[in-house]
Amino acid sequence: MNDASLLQLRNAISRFIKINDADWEMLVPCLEEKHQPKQSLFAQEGKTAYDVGFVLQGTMRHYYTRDGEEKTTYFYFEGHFVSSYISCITHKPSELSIEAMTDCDMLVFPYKALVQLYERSHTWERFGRLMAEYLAIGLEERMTGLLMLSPEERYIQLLESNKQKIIERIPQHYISSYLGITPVSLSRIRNRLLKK
Amino acid sequence: MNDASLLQLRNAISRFIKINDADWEMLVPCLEEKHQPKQSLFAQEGKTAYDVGFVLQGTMRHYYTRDGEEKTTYFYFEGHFVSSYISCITHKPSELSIEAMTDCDMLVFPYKALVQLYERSHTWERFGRLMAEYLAIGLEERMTGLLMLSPEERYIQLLESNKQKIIERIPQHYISSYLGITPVSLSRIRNRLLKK
DNA sequence: CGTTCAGTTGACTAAGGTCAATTCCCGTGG
DNA sequence: CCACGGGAATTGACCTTAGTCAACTGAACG
Repeated sequence: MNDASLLQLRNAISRFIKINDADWEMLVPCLEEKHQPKQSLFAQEGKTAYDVGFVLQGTMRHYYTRDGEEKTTYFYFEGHFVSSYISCITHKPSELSIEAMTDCDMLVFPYKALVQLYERSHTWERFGRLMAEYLAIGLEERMTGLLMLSPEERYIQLLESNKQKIIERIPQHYISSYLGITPVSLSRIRNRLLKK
Repeated sequence: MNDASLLQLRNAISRFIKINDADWEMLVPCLEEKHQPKQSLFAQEGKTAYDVGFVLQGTMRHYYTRDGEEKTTYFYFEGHFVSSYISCITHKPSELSIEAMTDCDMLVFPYKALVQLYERSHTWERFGRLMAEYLAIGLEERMTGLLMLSPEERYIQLLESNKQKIIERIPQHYISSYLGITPVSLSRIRNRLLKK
């Protein structure tokens, strides 16, 4: 196992909570390195998800399918955890798919292992709480944006947010989906903004 | 302190996690009964929130204000926890207000007390994790509905959901806000559906 | 009875969706 | 080095639907 990869993961965890070596060593044996080729799926609609991933390098997206159309609702970059979270928690088939948009390097561990950490260690349990809270805060922000802002305002908000990676590295037709509009509309909005 | 109220709270907690008497007794001293008169605010935009509430009886809503317009994005009924969660977690001024839509009976405890429970007890920490996960799952569902469904579809989904209390007890102009549309549009949608 | 406020309805506007044609960009192979 | 192919993005024409503004109805309450 690559030391730099482990360090990268440990750093990401540290952003939520300080963990000591003993706690860290509980996780390490569960980790596996995995290469996720471009366009391959980390999770698939209809299949129950069992794994949690950590992106070392690359870009991923998650999307729902409806009437044969893919709606991309989230992006993941290096340093992010990725998983069909709800499927793992509920043990039900995933309603979303997660795809590698580029070749990705990941660390992967079973969700089950995480649950065991929760049981064995108060620290890990706390990590789980903080992760879920972080997720909830992000979702709340996203949702209020959808309820209160127009598509144009949402795009401007995205431009001015700290999510620069999305603007820089994600093709426009995925961004439009993320904003809840069509690629055509996003193109027009950009055009409108240029003229201002 | 009313025994029935305490039981109601303990039951609500039990839906997330079994807690023993010792854990329960850690919380009880922190609780206060509170009457929240109709139209009074439990949390106010611009003010940092410190308390978590539990609705024993009544209906509450939380809303954001924008251009002088109130946008209601959530409702709370008896048996629900209510709080300007994000404000408590981040210690920043609340961006939303929480109002009693009817006279409400509540149990209230300081968020700080909850944090102390988290520190002192693995079980309470787990409760916190499960709460946050529950919250995240709800928000994710809500968000994908906003991204993928039309207003009309969202209204139908609400009708067919297990959120009957919203349909039965919430005035229509708040429901429209919850769905992300104007009261006028909701009225038209209802009219359209009648004719089908 | 008036007053008030929620809900409905009508006329009109604005903005995003749809469909199709065109342009742009980039990688590939001759 | 250039020609070609394919997908992304833009643009135009037209449609659909929600927003806006205002008038009206109806129920609740004093």
